[in-house]
Amino acid sequence: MPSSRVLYWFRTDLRISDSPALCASLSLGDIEAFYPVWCWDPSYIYGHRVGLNRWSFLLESMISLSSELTRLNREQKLLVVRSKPQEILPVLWKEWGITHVVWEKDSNAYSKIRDEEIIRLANINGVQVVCVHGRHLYDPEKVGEGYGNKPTLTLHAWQTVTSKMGKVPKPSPTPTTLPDPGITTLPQAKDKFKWEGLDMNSHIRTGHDTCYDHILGPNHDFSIPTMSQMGYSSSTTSIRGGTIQAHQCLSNFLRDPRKVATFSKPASSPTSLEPSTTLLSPYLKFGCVGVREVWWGCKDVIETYTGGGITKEPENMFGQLQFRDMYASAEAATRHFERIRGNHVSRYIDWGLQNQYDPSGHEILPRPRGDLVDEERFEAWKEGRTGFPWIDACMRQLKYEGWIHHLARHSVACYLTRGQCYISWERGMEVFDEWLIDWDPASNPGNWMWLSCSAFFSQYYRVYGLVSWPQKTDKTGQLVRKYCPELKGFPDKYIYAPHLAPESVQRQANCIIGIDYPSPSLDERTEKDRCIARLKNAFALNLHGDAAEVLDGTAAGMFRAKHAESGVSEIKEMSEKERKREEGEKRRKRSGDASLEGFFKRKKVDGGHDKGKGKEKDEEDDDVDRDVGMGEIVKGGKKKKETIQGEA
DNA sequence: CTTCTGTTGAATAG
DNA sequence: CTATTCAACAGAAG
Repeated sequence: MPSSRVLYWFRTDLRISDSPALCASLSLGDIEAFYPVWCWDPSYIYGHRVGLNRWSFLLESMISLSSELTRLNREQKLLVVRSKPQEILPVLWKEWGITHVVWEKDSNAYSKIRDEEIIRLANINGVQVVCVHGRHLYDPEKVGEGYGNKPTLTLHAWQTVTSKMGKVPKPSPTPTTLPDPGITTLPQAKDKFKWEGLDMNSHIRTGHDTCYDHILGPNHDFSIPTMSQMGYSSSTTSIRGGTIQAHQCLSNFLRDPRKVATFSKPASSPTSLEPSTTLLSPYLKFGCVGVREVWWGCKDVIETYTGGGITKEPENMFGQLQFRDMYASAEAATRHFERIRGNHVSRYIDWGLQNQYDPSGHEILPRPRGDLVDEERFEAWKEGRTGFPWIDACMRQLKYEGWIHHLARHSVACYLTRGQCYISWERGMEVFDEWLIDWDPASNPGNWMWLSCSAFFSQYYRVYGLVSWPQKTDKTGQLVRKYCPELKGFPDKYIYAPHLAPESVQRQANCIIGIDYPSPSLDERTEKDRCIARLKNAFALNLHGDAAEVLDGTAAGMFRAKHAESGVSEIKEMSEKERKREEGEKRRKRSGDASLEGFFKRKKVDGGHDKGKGKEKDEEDDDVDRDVGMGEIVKGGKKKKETIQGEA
């Protein structure tokens, strides 16, 4: 048997545990030299907007992986080369006499194109490619094949296909040794790589990027880049990368069998200061932990649980992992999954601030300024200054921590798209791409399509309340008080709607709305009504991203006509007084008794009810305040704002 | 064709 | 705390 010289290319799998690809590479037999390589690819470094938190998480995970490799063999470490894989890998193959190149399969569109090129180059160079699936429960491409090459648009569809593909494999064994590396000199390598394209991260760079000064790093030793070498200041997140942290995180969760057995995602709280979920997603994203370790870890622990309340798919832990797979399978089977145009899966809706394309319809152009109202709403959303504390707190937490609860993502995504702002999910997706540590090329577009009712989900009349919804899990507004500290003096009653607080309350809170914290950038109810009406029209037109009308540009006109016909633009802002009256009428109508007697009867029941469950005496007063004073608060608030501004 | 289901809405009745 | 209504969607199953 001829000996082999193996180059293991790390990309999506910064771990040595549960790695089918790594196991495959080590079983090649008679390994003369083993090279664990990371390509510091400038098209990723410069071509994607990535925030500081994800950069630091990546670097920490690389350091962690490298020390794991060293633990297995003192001569080993992660070899970082600063160049495009398409250019440097053939050089490494030649210089190091590589016979096999091995990597974990990545089915997402961007990686697929790159990897096909590497496979082509390997064939030319006589290097054998070993590409092993291991990132998901089931190979997304195989799932697609099992579903007629269609995307899995429901979890049920995914489950049906995979039920015929056997059980989820057990985690692959963690290697206990590694072969030695061979010589690592590179006489032929260029000294310096020059990036010619646009640097999409210049806005967060405070210094010069020196990473590419030498292909092997500043000391010519394949070192892992640092934040300062990239010209970045340090990150703000408290989430630390690495396989050690990943496994600590997993075993923390598995320590409590009851927690694992009764885990229910929809029931977890998006408002709590400490994450109410496992926080495993960043580690899964970078492959610091294997998905089968999580799957079987949970399975095994649940075996030991004897109590009740065991949750099932889809809301349990297994359902969460299955959704991740479902999105990956859908992405692998869909062209242009990450955008609207050309995407068969995504419903076409005439959102504001959509992607712009060159005449050929392929290249996304730098976005020109759109409608000014849309632009302002988008910027306010991104910067956490919408005037709705719940949205602002979430967006500020997202930027600061690189993570927010899954349901908080729902809430801010709904607000930006179909809930209030009517702005393209492409814009929101980009912001998540930049700021989320756990950003995933399938889950994120998938979830944005879900929340915007573009695919996977369609009940557009279910809109998350900006005040009522966070109140369900936290009446006290902890998260708002932490991330919008200017509001922390407000009483619970107004914490999610400080613009409704009387001037005296605002003064006491030391925060004047419109000065110290923005007034709401829109009317929640009016925009919600308008959005629902427009979504209704969009569903009636039933166009998708790959429709001829979308590609030839006639879709916009169809929407304009439809909106005009249905009177969408007629929806006007209703004053609080009118709204109250309307609600009262509705209530009477529903009770089937339009008389005053019926009205009073109902009121009495309401009052008694409140007394029954009310634990605080304030609560009753609150209701009285609302009934009597809301209209005045709003109107007065607007007027008084002027007075205050005049004074200030 | 009809019926059922769909991880995670809000408001209200009991 | 749980069930129902609100006004009504797509996709899959039958």
